[in-house]
Amino acid sequence: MPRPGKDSYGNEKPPYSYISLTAMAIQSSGEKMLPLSDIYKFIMDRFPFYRQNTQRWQNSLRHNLSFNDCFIKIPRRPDQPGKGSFWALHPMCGDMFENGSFLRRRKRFKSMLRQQKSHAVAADGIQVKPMSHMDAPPSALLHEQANMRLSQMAPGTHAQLPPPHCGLLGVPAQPVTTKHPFNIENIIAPECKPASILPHPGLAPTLPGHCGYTVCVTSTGACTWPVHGLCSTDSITGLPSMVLGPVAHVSRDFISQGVPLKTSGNAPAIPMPIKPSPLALPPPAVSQASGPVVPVAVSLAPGSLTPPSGSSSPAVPTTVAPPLAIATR
DNA sequence: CGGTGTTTACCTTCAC
DNA sequence: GTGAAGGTAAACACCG
Repeated sequence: MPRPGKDSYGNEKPPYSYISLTAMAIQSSGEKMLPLSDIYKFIMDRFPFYRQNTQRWQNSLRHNLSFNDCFIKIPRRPDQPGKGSFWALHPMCGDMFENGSFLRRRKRFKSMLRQQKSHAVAADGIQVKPMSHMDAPPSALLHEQANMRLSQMAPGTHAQLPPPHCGLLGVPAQPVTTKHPFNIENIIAPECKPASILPHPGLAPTLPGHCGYTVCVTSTGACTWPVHGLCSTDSITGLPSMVLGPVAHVSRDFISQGVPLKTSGNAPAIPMPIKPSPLALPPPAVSQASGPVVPVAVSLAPGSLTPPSGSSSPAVPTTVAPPLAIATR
């Protein structure tokens, strides 16, 4: 099975799809995200074939980035001016390739939003879709990642975030474990990766003292991170809103306004909204009309990561964070 | 103005 | 045969 990253194709076209090539490029970066120009560069560096007809394949690649939900767009940090956004892999796309191979995906990755849209909900109710790994709610996966981060930060402890109490259409969130080289753990776990959600309209901004800032993946895929964890029902669509759990390592480094408390050499770009969105911004007050909300967000004060050992209780205090709603395209 | 991002359309290949 | 996945072209909008 050919492995990615081997420059062994000379001028022949490598057997990888643009999605695979892009995923390789993103995966190869320390921050697990790259601007478009760097993705181009990576591909041209590794595969001489792509040093020609650049306009053709770059157009295709851009098409793939926009078209495929497995890629998410992350706005540049204010202090990183430049053209275009960063591109990262969607948290749920880790199990996308058969046996970890980049050659062909097992199936096209679709965000749950798009799935919800495409699987039009019948007038009389809810379509219950069997959930595979790829279908598992992002909250479950991010919860898993958050716990991984917690255990990395507090080795030897049993740091655990409270489980996300939400799942798609009432299906409980379940932990996801994948072993493929190109899986979510390998690719994204060290970082916080958001999913497609939008701030819920009409809700309060991040609570004072809350650990993170809010992930906001717009309808075009732009996002901020890290995430808060909530689950509610979208007041407009009536669909379940997936809101994600925070990732601990970021929460220690950033304050609620999304400003880094400290920076390290490999700190990820801080995603900020490309432009203020009426949805993204602080809003009047917490709405009670948006359905049940199950808070799984975590407030992490620096140094507060010492969980009671052997306890199943949350390692960190939970707070109610503003509910967010999944964006639909 | 050029790079980036989105969308649509059409085609081919492949798996079921 | 059918549908999904992937590739290509093209038009258009946005933005630095």
